[in-house]
Amino acid sequence: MPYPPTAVDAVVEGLRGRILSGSLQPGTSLPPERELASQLAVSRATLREGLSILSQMGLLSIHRGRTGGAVVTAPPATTVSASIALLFQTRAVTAGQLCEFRRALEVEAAQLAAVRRSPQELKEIATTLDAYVASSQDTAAQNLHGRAFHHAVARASGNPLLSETMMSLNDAFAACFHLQHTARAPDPAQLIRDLHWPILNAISRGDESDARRAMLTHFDQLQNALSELGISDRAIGNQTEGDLAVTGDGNGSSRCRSALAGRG
Amino acid sequence: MPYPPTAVDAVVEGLRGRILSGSLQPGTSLPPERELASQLAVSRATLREGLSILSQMGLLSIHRGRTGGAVVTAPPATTVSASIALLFQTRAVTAGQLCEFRRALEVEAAQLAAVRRSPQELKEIATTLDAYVASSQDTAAQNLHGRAFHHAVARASGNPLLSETMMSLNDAFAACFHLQHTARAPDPAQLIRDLHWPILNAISRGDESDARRAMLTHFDQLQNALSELGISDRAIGNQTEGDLAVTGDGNGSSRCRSALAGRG
DNA sequence: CGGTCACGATTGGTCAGACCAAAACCGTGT
DNA sequence: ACACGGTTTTGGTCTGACCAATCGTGACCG
Repeated sequence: MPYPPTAVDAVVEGLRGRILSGSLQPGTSLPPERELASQLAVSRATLREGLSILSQMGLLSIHRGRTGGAVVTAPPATTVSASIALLFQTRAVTAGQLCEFRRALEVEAAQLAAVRRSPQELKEIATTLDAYVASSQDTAAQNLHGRAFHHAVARASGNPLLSETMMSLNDAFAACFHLQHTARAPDPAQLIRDLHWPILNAISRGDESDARRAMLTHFDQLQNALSELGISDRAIGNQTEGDLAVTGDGNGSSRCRSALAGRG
Repeated sequence: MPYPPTAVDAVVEGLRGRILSGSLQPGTSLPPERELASQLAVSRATLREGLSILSQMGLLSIHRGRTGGAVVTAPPATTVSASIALLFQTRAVTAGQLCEFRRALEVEAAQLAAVRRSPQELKEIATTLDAYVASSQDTAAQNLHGRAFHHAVARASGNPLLSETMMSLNDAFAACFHLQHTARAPDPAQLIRDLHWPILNAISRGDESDARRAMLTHFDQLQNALSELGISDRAIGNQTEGDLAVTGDGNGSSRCRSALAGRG
């Protein structure tokens, strides 16, 4: 890909390498743009393009003003969910594939949690289920607590890489399906008894294989639901921006859209 | 964060919205930068920053030359694996955790491959094993073909999200432990007979549970090797080799770092 | 003495115009 | 027909300037 090596790529790769290698640790401030551009022997415009990309990757946080500047940051897990959501929206990945990916991670996480969970973590998992039960009416809250349950199980796995990636996937999954298919659960109480409680029970007993089996059952049910809805093989690509606001701001969007519409 | 809405954000959001909404479909070419900048009422530098970001997101493919320009593209799955890789590169992830993550994905991939593999894909898996056998002397080539085997299995799973992410992780894994323990395999032929061949065999027979079990055995062996080497709990340090190649000397690097010390 | 507010310094954000380099087009010459 | 070199289009980079946000500072006043 870098057949014609560009200066901005060099800037990005250079800074990225320094950040990832620990030479530039999170929290440290970069020099002002003019100074850094001079140090790297590139123009400020070129440097800015690179900083923009790094900022978009979540490696830098840039602020204006006197004490502003670029600060090295640890990229949030949201960057993963953002890119997955992007894939989803462009129809490169189907709902079934994403669900499969989730299943691989979550089943493993449940199995690990059965062995490693601390009493505290076990308690947290149980708490999320209580909250789930309490919100039997509100489908939105129900969805939220369902994800909290998965998150608690993931954290109990003791593998942050696993849990953070999982959460990113769940966020992307939830963002893509948002509120449209909320009412697929006939009876939340029964759902918990049949699907969630066995997971908690197995993890509580420290039974690896049962934990795995229980989580597998949960995902079988989820995948069946996707199939019945007919959305398993088709990603929800073209929605309006408002629905897929994964990044959270539709602010500048409308402004620019109107600007684009005027000229066409 | 974007309290002051910036023009480049407006450009990114605007074009992103147009692409995701289907108004700009993959394959369509954007106007030349000068013209598009004029249409959006921004300067070319600002537009270029936006195009850079969109290109980095995988939504645009930019080429130089007379027939060059920005072409709308569907983002490849590699963007997801890249962000996941970025996630674990910036977190303190141990070799054991990474291996666990790989196991979750690869075991699932093997199981899926047993059901979905085409004859062609099966043949490709077998080919990689042949190459593995043929390179019994060269440890580097052996490593390479070992990864090719895993790649082939992953692709046979029929889930690009799964396979792409797996490959990204494998590359990172291999890069991290490249030099240290090349000679941990006593007898490659026996290794293949005990670990790899059962995987191929199970996938060939379409036996899901056997494929899963065989891949699990493979990873158990790998994790045991990591434990014996005592590097299972060691954090993955990223040794990015290529330093900033703009100035041509490492002088600016140290200057920058010393300049950074004063701030923060 | 302490709080408030305006000024100014610092820094990112944007703009304008120019030139360089890559790459495909096209006409010329053999 | 074919190779080749100029032409043209387009992205890549540089320079220098100005705008705007933000915070530090110190004068001013209660």
